Amino acid sequence: MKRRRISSHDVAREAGVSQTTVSLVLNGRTDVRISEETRQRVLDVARNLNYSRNASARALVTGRTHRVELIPIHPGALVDPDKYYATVLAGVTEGALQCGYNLLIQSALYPTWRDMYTDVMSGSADGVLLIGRASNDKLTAALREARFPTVCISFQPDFPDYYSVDCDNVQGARLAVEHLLELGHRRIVYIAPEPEHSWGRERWQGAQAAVADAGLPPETIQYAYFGAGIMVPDVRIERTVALLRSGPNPPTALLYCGEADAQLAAEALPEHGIRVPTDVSIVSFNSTEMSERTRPPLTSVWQPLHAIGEAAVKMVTSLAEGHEAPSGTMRFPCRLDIRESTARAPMPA
Amino acid sequence: MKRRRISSHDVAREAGVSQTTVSLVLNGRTDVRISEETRQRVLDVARNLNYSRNASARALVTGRTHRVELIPIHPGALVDPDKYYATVLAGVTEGALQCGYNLLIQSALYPTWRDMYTDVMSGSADGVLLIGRASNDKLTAALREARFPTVCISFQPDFPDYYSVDCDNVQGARLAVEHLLELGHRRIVYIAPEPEHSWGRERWQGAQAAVADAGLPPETIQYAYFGAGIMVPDVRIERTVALLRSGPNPPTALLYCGEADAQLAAEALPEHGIRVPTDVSIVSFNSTEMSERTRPPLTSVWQPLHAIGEAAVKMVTSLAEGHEAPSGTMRFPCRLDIRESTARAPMPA
DNA sequence: TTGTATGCGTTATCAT
DNA sequence: ATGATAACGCATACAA
Repeated sequence: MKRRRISSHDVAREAGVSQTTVSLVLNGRTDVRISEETRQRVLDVARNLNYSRNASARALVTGRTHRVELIPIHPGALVDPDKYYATVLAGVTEGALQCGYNLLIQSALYPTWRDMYTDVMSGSADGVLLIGRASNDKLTAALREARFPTVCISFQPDFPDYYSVDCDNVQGARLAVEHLLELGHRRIVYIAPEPEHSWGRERWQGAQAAVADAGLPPETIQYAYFGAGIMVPDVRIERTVALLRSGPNPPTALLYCGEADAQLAAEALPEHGIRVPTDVSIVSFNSTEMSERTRPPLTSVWQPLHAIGEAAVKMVTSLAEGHEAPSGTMRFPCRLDIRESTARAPMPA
Repeated sequence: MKRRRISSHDVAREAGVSQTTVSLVLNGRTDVRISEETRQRVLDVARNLNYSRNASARALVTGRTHRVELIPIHPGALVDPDKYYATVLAGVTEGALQCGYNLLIQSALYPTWRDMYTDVMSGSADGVLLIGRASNDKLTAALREARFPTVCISFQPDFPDYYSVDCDNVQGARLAVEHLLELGHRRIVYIAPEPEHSWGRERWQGAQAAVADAGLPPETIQYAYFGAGIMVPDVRIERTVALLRSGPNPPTALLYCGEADAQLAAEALPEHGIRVPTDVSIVSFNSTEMSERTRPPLTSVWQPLHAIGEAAVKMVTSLAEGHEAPSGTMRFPCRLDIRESTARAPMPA
């Protein structure tokens, strides 16, 4: 009663040809000549029998699955209410469609990077897309070592020129700082993320460059790190308040690398008597709906996440197919969305 | 220079055991006793060699991939700005994680349902999740015929009791109509989707039931179908306006099965001199952000899409593992989100 | 407790 | 133009 699946042998027998011929016909191989008559017969029989080539067997022998694996930073990240990853996913989906690949979403929670590595190397997919990991990520390093087709999205691992697609963080931060400088701000604070994020370092670099290019002293922008992201919101706000009240000449503008913290600040600072943007201007990164819906709506550095996702799949499938990618790293220009969280710097007291 | 992948034979040789033993150890089989010493040795060698079992080979021989395939109604639906499918995807992701399955997203555009069918049957996944298809869908029928583990999300195919997870459409529509009746509406129009949608029929049934249960005449609610969804918005609005001006006693409430059309109506009717909700009340289905952000915000029937997605994966993996699912169809109760698009019925002229 | 042999369903090589 | 045969890498029945 066990329904064995139809195999190419069944088709071959029914069509009165060898199994090889069936394979040849179904692969539409033009280098081997098959008589039109046999070809049609095989095709007909295959259709009548509802025959479908076994994907695992094909993958085993060809070494290709026509799948790209996507590894989110944590299971579920792709469907977070935060549209960041979802937008990247949209681009990846679009690109996968164009390249003729399917998407395998890794929805597992492995105890160690090694387990994840083993899973990736098992060959369920021809290439892998890593998203938003630390630049010293072990998994990335191992995959590189193994020369497994890999493309990093939204981060640049510590290997110069290793395959990565991201926005142009330097230019993005530049845009933000230039905007603030134009508004007259001369005491800007860059709120840094965890130091292992490549984009955090790149943005800091861009921010400094903008100041330098404007011929202003380096102290115009200062670096602040409030510790790991898990810290409770209240504490973060307290520190921000302290920062904005420090010294004789306190900062007048805050540049955030994300939206959550920026939103938190924009909405909580007024409760501490600090008005946005009257007393302090705030700029965030990403410019998703979140910035748009903050009160007040945040001026934010937008990045083309869709295009980034699309480019990443194309790069990884190209790698998987053996065409060495022309260039290892791709950077997409950002755009500054000016909203209501930035205004002219207040007069010094 | 061709880097052949490490195989279990390599591990076996290095560890001085047979390939069988390697397989036994790595599968952690407890029914076969392996000396603790060999076990450790095999494990160590495997780790040193960075060995990883080939997924395709395993799938070929075991017949299981531990993957669930997701087939959206069109490529990209899962990442539409409309959060409907995205929310289902969130639930599916969550469920897949819990079941230990990965998600294979079918991002292809096949010319015919047959091609899609062939692809599904190729065994890239152990089961398939179909979303939002027509109730007479050919693909669904073929999959059922082939007894391929399949679960339908957000639709019920024309086979009674075939595996399907959806909200309780009858109850949902009931909720909406009861609300309108309480507000004094006695001329309600149900705007129907294409007739091949099971949920359209179920909601119509629920709407009628609510009227009947209230002891009101059947004419209290009337059925309207404006034709295929591709019709240009302007025409749809025109017809709606005509409807709302028809006869001596025109309708005072509109019940939509989706959000796009409801939003369109809510925002366009005022331009035609019909105020919402003063002149006409509008209720939509789904209650995603879209309803929330419409001007005025729409009263809407919410459905637990996350739970639906989660339940669907669990059902399909259960089927794939041979446990006949306890019950073929699951319905989740809806909730009515009352917002500003509904108000007391206007006094008859 | 461990090893030998076989088959899963394909594609690819080499005959014919 | 087509067919036999050998991999691919693994799991498993059976043998030892």
